[in-house]
Amino acid sequence: MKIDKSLTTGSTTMLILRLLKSKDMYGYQMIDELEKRSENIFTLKAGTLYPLLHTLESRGMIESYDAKIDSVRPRKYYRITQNGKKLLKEKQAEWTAYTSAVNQVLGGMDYAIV
Amino acid sequence: MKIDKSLTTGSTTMLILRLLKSKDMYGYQMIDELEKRSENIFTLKAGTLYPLLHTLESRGMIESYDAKIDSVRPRKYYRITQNGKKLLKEKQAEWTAYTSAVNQVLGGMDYAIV
DNA sequence: ATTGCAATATAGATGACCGATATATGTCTT
DNA sequence: AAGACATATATCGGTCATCTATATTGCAAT
Repeated sequence: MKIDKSLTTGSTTMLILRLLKSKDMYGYQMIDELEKRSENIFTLKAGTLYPLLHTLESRGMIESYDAKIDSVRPRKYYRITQNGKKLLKEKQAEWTAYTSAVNQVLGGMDYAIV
Repeated sequence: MKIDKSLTTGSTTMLILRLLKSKDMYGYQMIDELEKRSENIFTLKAGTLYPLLHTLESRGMIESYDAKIDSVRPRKYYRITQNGKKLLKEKQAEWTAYTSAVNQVLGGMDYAIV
């Protein structure tokens, strides 16, 4: 199924942080991982990801380092910071509140409205 | 809790259609209803709603009629059409797919990755 | 060496939503 | 009955996240 891209607005940052919470990754890898784990729902574009990574880094949410050992190609790995973990928690709380609000509107309206 | 507005992008149309599936409503009423049913998560602005209603009407998803009987103030009621109901179904399917994809990324990543 | 993919990068366009503002009408207060 | 206030609809300019398109570099395979 193709998802209207406007639906996904705003959740990208959260998903990136969540990926990095599991392990350090480089940009291209995040795109692949997201696509795999979401079963092709999220097809994040490079043009979206890299500016986002730079913004997150400048805000101190993630840090980057170059991978020299055993790397095939020059890669820039990213690691989540303490602030990043804090931000992730906030975003997840927002996400939960938001989805349950939507589901409440979608679901509970035809009967027994108080 | 205050929700980052960018998170809500794209779901507004779906929620409006869902409201109208329950009963005919006028603009201002939708704002109130949404706010009530979502427990203040959705505070839809008039500047957002009215252009959206006009777009939906021009696309044949909803129809409007003026309320003359027993109305206190001039009101424009909206009614969902067959096409609108079809669109709502599609949007809801998208919503379900999207949220489960996000939850999958959020939840199932640290253990037992297949 | 040259084609091709991996990987990073940036600029311009798009589209949804908000803030500000406008206007008209009905209600409440004094 | 006058003024303040809430209801109700409407439009415009701006913001922000994301996409499209494009560019560049390094390594691999032929």
